[in-house]
Amino acid sequence: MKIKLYDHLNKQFGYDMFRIGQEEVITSVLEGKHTLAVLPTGTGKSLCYQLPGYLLKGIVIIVSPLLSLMQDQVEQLKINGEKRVTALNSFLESKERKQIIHSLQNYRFIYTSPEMLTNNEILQKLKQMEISLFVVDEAHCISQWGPDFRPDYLNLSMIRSELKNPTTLALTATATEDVRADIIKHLNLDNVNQLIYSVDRPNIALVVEETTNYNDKVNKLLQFVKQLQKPGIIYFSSKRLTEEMAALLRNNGIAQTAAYHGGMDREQRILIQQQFLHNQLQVICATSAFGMGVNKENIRFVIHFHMPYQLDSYLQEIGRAGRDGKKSIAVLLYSPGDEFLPLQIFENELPSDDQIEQFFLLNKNSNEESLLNLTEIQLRFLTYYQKKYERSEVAKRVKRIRDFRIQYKQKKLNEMVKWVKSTTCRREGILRYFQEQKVTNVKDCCDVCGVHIENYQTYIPENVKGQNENWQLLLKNLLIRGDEK
DNA sequence: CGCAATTATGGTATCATAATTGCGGTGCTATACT
Repeated sequence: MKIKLYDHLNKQFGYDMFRIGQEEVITSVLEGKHTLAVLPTGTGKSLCYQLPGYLLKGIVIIVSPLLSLMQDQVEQLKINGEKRVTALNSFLESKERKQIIHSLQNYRFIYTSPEMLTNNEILQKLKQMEISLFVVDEAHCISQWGPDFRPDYLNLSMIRSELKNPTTLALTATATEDVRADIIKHLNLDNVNQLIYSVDRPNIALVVEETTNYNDKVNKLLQFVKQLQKPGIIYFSSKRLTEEMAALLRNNGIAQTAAYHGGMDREQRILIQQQFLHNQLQVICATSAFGMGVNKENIRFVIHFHMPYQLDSYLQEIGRAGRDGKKSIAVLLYSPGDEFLPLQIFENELPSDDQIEQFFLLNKNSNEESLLNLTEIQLRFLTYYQKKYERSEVAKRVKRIRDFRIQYKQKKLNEMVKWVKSTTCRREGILRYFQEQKVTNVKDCCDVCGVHIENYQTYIPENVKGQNENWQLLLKNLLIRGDEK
């Protein structure tokens, strides 16, 4: 068996050796065990189902959160000479789609979304196929997005049982015990083989930098970006700020800078990501929309202008640095009150008591929904639970689910803030959160243990101080220009 | 929450200030219609 594995590794993928965890995951899957694998970023998770795909009889279904990820993976497999691969999603024209659905048995790998699988026509068709492996890529999305943002993620257990409980592999780079329990629950798996590897990335120094106010933060950001080795990513919680700050950086001599967020055209987003991957851009100012599936080895820094609402996301985002194993740095800029932005966002995203009550009083066939001024997310949240609980007291139950969800996010945010404000080793703090112990003694560990910042800087020939003085002027000009619009 | 933008107010000009409102993140799919 072992020899066969290495044979295939070499023949299909051209590698001589497995990376950490890969062999264990593949063996587990081939033995028909449901497997939950937490493998650190950059260890080649896709191989964990692609190789078994060649050894098993039947179709491999891969549930992926993003269309762009599916397209990338399909392309990658095609480059490797695999023709029996497709992405079943809304990119397909209806003709194409019909054709593919009609000939599903001809494929070995089918990438798709939870939303597509919820479509009854597609599910019925898949039921007739022999499915050798059901893969959920980026499985933390079940827990992170399922309960509100993308409820179809919660349908996966129903889908799995419709497909007669195929061997399932859930893959992610970060998952605490709670999140793992959530994944297992929503996939309805029993006897799960959990293969958990350390989430620690010793080559990434962890720095939290306190700032006194907004201007001070902008100032510090500018200093860091000027001095740190590039390429790098800066995360913001606002689309508007990604664009404003990208302009500010460009005006300050960091020419190869661009913004990236979910409000941009799809084409524009792809262009920017490609330019970054090919070193035509040095700095990306982004919202959390940027990152999943960005396989760039040499990212040297990740700065957070705003912190995310949970350490899970923080680790995902900083984990994009230093995949080549070389020294990299994560800097989180904090100013007092920063935690109120995420708090506000998730306290308002779900429907209010009034909205819930009124929604369930509506006549389902009328179009009165529009009168409630619901956002798309609120409407989907309500519709999902309307279908799920078709009986009395729905409103009460939905309110309880909403409250529970808000409380959960508040708890997550509190843990994040506690970490930011703590005065003990940052690495230890993160690892404790992931139920791990710090084992290695890391040089340049964190701001608490001490970091030699010069290890992460580029040599700057000009007088930096002189340049720093006119940023305020530039910012002022920028803001004035903004006012005139 | 905290800040910016918009609207309301007062008293009766064409404005200064107060009060209110809005904004702030992640993506799938389906369908109608220029």
